[in-house]
Amino acid sequence: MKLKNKDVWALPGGFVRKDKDVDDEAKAVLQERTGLTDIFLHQFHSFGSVSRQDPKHASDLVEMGVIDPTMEEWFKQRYVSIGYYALVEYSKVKLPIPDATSDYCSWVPINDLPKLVIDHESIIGKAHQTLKKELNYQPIGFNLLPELFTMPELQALYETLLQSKLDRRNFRRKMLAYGILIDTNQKREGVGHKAPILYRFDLEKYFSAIKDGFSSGW
Amino acid sequence: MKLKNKDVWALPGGFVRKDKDVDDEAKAVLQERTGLTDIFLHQFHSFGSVSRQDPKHASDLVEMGVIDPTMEEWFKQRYVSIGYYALVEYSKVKLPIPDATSDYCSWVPINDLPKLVIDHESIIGKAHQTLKKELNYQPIGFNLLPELFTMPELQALYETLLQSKLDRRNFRRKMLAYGILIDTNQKREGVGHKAPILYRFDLEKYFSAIKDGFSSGW
DNA sequence: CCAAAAGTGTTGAAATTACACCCATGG
DNA sequence: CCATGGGTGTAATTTCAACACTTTTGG
Repeated sequence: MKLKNKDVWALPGGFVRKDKDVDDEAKAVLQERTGLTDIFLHQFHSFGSVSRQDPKHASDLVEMGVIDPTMEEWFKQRYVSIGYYALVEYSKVKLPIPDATSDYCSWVPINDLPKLVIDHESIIGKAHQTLKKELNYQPIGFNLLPELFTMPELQALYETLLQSKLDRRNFRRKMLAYGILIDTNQKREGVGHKAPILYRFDLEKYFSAIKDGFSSGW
Repeated sequence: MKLKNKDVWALPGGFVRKDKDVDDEAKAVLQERTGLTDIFLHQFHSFGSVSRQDPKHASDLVEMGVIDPTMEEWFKQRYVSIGYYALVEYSKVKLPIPDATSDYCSWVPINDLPKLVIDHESIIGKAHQTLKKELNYQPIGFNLLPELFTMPELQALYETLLQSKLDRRNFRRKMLAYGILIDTNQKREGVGHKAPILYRFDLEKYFSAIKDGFSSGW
């Protein structure tokens, strides 16, 4: 989200109320910004260095009338942020909703990040790194793809997440070996080339794979 | 740590002061309980469910004189715990030091846990699960083993952490392939069988492997 | 010489990589 | 008919799993 009156961006976030689960508060932030529920949301790390404060930001907020002046000192404290990453199908939320501190909110490509407050860039780095590792243990794609999707679409998703190209044939083999895809015997039509097969996730196997994880290593 | 006047145990922990890095506070807890510094300490998850409170515990603390009665309410709040696990060579700290709330402090085998407060058992579970996954990405053993150690000792460490038996020959091959071990051309003597080779870690490679991680998966 | 545990090597299976051809579709 | 991208197969390589015999040492 681009902060008001500043050429600096920030990750969406919020405070954890005393009587709420932290996980639920994360869900709420996601829901407020995107309107989406029931999506993949994963805690990956907490950030609690003393350098995580930007006193200037607090005074800006007062100036903008976003917070009450009596709260300025409180806002100048160091926060501990518990990082969560969500996987959201971009096209489902073209325009995420900004909060009171920001002008607007939009999707930003990970390899072309704007200037970010405090340590938010390193938070994104950690999230991305964690996600890449998790791909070795868990399937991904449900609610990032339409109900029916093609193998190349799934591959494109992986390539986006991993930021690297994968071999078509090997990707297909590996993915099918996971046993979480169902061939619907349908094809995607209207493309200017051979019609690709439409798959859907075998949700039972998909979620049991998320729960148990793919074997790997020791 | 066994809590005073109770047959219930708790993980060591503490509060994060406002002017301290969370990581440093974790280090401090470790240092206070074990006297050790410079050891592997890794944040793995934060726990923030609203059920994480035990009002009874707060009143017990008042009764025991550990905290001031005026603080009782404050202690009844829900805490968010940021979990860290450390890898400590057990023999270096035979008797960890209890804090004011506990009678004594000791090492407990993971498969024979006593009754633990609130969600501490699930915290241990999560830590163990995380550790097992990390073994696929990182070498482990430095400051868990003496400077010189044998392959079977390293294997025993892995088997302890993974809670499973590994094949001697395959373990050796895999470990040597990581390229983080140096054959010192010495043997451990005084054992009633063939003298095992003493290795030490190639620290430069060891730490670069921790930093970059072993390849795995995608 | 014997018990105990360490060192070592091989083989088959499985997974991974690299790579090339044919096929269906829309224009 | 052609451009585009999807489907498929295979061979070479690497990794992994399973497994047994020989060696060294102290007692």
